Amino acid sequence: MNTVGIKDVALRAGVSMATVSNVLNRPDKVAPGTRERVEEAIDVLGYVPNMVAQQLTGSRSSGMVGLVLFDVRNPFLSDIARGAEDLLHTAGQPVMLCNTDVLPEKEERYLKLLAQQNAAGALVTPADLSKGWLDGLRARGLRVVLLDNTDAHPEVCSVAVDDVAGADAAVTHLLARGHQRIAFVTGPMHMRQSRDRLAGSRRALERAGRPADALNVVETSAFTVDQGRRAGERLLTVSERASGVFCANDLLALGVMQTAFRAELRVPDDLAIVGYDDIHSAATAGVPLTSVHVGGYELGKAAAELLLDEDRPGHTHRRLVFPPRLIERRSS
Amino acid sequence: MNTVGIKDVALRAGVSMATVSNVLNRPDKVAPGTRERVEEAIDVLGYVPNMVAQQLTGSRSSGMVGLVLFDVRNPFLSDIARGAEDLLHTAGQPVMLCNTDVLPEKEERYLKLLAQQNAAGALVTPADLSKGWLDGLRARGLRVVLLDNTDAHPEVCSVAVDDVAGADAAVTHLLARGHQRIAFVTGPMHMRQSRDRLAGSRRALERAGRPADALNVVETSAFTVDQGRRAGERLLTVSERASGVFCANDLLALGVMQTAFRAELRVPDDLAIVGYDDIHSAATAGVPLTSVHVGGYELGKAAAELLLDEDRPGHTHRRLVFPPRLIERRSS
DNA sequence: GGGCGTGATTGAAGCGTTACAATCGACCGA
DNA sequence: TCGGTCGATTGTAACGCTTCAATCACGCCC
Repeated sequence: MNTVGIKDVALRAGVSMATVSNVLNRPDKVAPGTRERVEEAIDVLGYVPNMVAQQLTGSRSSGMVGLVLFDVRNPFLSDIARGAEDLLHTAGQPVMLCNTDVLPEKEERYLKLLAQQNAAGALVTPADLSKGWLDGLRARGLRVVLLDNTDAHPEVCSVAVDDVAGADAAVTHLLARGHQRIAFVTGPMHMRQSRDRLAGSRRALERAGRPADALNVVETSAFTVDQGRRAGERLLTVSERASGVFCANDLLALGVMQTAFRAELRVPDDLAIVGYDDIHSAATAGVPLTSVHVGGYELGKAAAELLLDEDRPGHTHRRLVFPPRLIERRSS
Repeated sequence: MNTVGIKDVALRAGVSMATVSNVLNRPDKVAPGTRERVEEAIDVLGYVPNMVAQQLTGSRSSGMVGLVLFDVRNPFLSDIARGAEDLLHTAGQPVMLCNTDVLPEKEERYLKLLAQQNAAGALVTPADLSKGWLDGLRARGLRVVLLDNTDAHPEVCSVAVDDVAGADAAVTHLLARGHQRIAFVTGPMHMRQSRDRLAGSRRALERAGRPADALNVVETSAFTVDQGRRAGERLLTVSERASGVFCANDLLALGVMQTAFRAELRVPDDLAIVGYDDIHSAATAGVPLTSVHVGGYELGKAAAELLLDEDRPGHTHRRLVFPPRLIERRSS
């Protein structure tokens, strides 16, 4: 069970510890002959450098990057996680998974843990941005990049999605399909997602020269399938029924689709439906759902890149905004 | 930027480093007065113990546990990840996320990394079990628990799902609903999942006293929605059409459902459908899909528990097999 | 008053590595 | 032959903490 250390290698190769260390870190500084001898000893003994000790000397950081997310089970977030992990893996930086459930105390606990492990940094979907923990982390030398956060923050890098553009694309698509009356089904209006996507929808209408009230806005209490079903019922009973509906997320859209099926409406002939987020279920819905794809994978990758970039000399904090892209499927 | 160390605390509290360490690790060994003084100094200076240094002394392990999965984006695996993370978090053990894409070389790289970080252990969906890396990890003191692996392995703990029982439950459910002719749509027969779920289906029929050929088996080339659609077409053209179909996974089931919709069949009245895995899309399908839920969250939690248990005195290696449970929804 | 036991406190070694300054030895030109 | 160079190699302090044996202070009992 006793681990073999640099000392054992040195002994077997008949050189000093320093030389072994040099073979490992600056091979060119070592005469070819000795290098070979040392390398053989390493092989034979199966020596593996102890990273913990390396870190202690300060020469290396653990490279660990915290991935502080609400919940990996959220498909969008697991896409982000995967993108970040892929990029960091190629850079040799391990990733620590931290689920916060949007609870500030869990978030704080994790950030503290990261500091203790002296991690290289963290990618965070912030549950609680106010508390000035940002500075705390920075003081301990941690890099921070914010994921999909609400608003720009000048002192930190962040990545986000341009929801206005995404909604614009969705509604423009419906207009191009010839729909005259369009409905917009959304979640609570106090959420940024709702507001941005409404703004995008209006922008599309304006650009097409339609009156603003051509949009029938249906607000629900949550971004769920169930609320989508109810919104669908409301839509169908209205006198001048919309022929195309844009939903502020896929779950709402799937709910609307379920009501449409029950009412024996044909999608897309009787009712065209467009969702948002392009979750996995969108492609596998009863009628595959046209949706706005937000590219979590690329987002995660970009965030990781920003994090790595913080260590480079001329770094300035940036906010990357990703334009989402419409995936056309059979529902529209 | 200079981190405050135990030395600074000692200085400020007017005691030795050893005493500070004692306050932290064995508070009862320190006189109340001094303890208070030290604690105050810790607070004032905002001292946080450096775990790296702690590990180097050998008194603590990093506690890090590797989560070596095919891909977190797979909903089943992210459920597992979340379950494992939750349990390990309460135990104070951080989790390192490792996506292997079923590539032995990535797997190997990660396991090596875990060894270098001297992690406490790893939960692994093994891409390459043959290579005897298991012993390699063990030799370095890592605990290993296998996730959802094919077969029992006497020298290691593992968790798995009882697919035979799950399929049995699904078919029994269809029989109870009065379906006489039942179809079984599955993926490639060389995969364990296909074979186990077929075996379970047959078991259910036998127990109900039906002839074995009451089951119309449709094999496809992959567990995808697209293959499901094709299987659905085949099912509908057959002369004596099945009234109930059990699909070996939800994607196949959703594909079958799509063909049913296009053929203007009513689900479940004209065709009852049951899936397997209970992925998120199941609940949000056009008609919510009855499915067999495999409880990835609990699986992950159990695996983490087994891992922690390895350190306890009388540990023996175990294989935990979870019975899945049928979730009845409107499609059957 | 001297010897002791007890609880509190401390000094210093050690964990496995890195990096810097010091040493070594061979070779060169004068 | 001797100082001077230069590349290769090495001794060792340092990283921040834990731990154990050693020390200290104090009060008690004979």
